[in-house]
Amino acid sequence: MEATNTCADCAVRDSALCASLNDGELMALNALGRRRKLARGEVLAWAGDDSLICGNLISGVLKLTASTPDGREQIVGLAYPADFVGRPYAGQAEFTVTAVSEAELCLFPRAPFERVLEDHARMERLLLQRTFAALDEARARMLALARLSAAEKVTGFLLDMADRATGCRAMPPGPVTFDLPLTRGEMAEVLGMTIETVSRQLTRLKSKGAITLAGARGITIRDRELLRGRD
Amino acid sequence: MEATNTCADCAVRDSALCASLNDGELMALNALGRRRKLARGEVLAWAGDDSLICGNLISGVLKLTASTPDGREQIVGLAYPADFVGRPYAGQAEFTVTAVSEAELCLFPRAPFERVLEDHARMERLLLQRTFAALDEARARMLALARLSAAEKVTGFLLDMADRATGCRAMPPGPVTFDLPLTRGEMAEVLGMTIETVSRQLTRLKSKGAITLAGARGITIRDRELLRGRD
DNA sequence: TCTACGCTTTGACCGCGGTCAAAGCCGGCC
DNA sequence: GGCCGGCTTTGACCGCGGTCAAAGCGTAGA
Repeated sequence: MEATNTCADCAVRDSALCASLNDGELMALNALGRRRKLARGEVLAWAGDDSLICGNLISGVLKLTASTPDGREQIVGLAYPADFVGRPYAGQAEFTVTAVSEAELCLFPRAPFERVLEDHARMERLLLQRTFAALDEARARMLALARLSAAEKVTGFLLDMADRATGCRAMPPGPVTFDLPLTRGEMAEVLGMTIETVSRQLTRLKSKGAITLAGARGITIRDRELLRGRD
Repeated sequence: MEATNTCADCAVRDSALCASLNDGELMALNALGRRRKLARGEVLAWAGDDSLICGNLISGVLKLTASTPDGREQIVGLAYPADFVGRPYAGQAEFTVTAVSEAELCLFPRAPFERVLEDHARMERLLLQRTFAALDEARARMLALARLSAAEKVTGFLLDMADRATGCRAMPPGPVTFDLPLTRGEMAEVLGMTIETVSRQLTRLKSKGAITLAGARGITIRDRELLRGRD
């Protein structure tokens, strides 16, 4: 049990920010961090609360949500294993972080983590690069949210999920089967639409023969060209 | 003329990234940089081109636009004086950068600038903080694009612009008059709507008495409460 | 001062996607 | 195995905001 709490056997040791540290440095960071498990739906941090923690996601999927005062919500980011979570250098968190599946994290108190950052230029540079990448992604999704039709949003989302499910490689030409990590409602929250429209679009793609659905989560991309087809 | 090309009298010397450098370091950076003036509508960098330059905006306003293959466009970011522009650590630029007004920049070739960043931890940290702030802003705008009504988008935008025009301070309670830096078309590109809808919303706010319009650019926020009013 | 061009406003119309409602499906738990 | 609750699907309807079209303005340049 204790053994699973060290960096040595950490599943994301070589892909998270920590990859920039040698074993000695990792020891020091390890002393600072603690593991935390989140159940599905559990909230890690609320928007508006003090930004007290940050860390690396080890397993599971998290969502970052923004909301209006009257309760409308939008998922503004998803975090996957090895992703960095949190907001260094901020007083308050701007977004709520919630577990979309059971998840495990390696968390650090924000202030000492910032100090580690100062002492480890390579780690800070890696974080800068990741933050730039996240910014590019957020901006690309601004285009999608504002200008794509419901059909385009859903097909784009499915293609993205398939990319991730197949290890982010160029997808093989054949059919791809995987489980969606999100419910219909969460897909709607990501895409800026309603549950009903997401469902209708999926039904349309299914009857077109581009995909097949298996239960609430399972999906097979049958024909990528058909999926992309503008009709 | 030459004199205006040095950092000593730079208008954003103390508010841009350079504020983290002492005079000596600034000299070195100065040797790397060159000034460039952009006319209204001129493009600094095209999406898809190699990411070759970055720099600081000295005066004017720039827009960052994303577009779909079939030509739909969305402004995903605006840059104001002292803002950093460009994308270090990226091979290709993801977005097109265009001058919205006449603008002046201090530009650096990307590769040597990255090396300066490596040698100046404080500047790198400042850039990290700015990038986090930009990410927060982009995500907040994702909520707005996806979930706000046309009326809410326009009033929010006007309030943002008024904040900026009055020096980002808490606005005085009285009326505020200023010039919008964007055309109706650009406002529509920012808000993810059409020119016509932007115009109709402004007309509605005018007839409600919340604002007055003077020419294409001039605007007065008369009654902030009325402006915010949900009706 | 007049002209011309580009931006803005206004109007009429329509379709996409949201809303409201109800039925269906599936998985978990007793 | 059966029941229950939550997620999903489907249907009917409607309104917001987009589209297409034309008229108004304002500014710049001759």
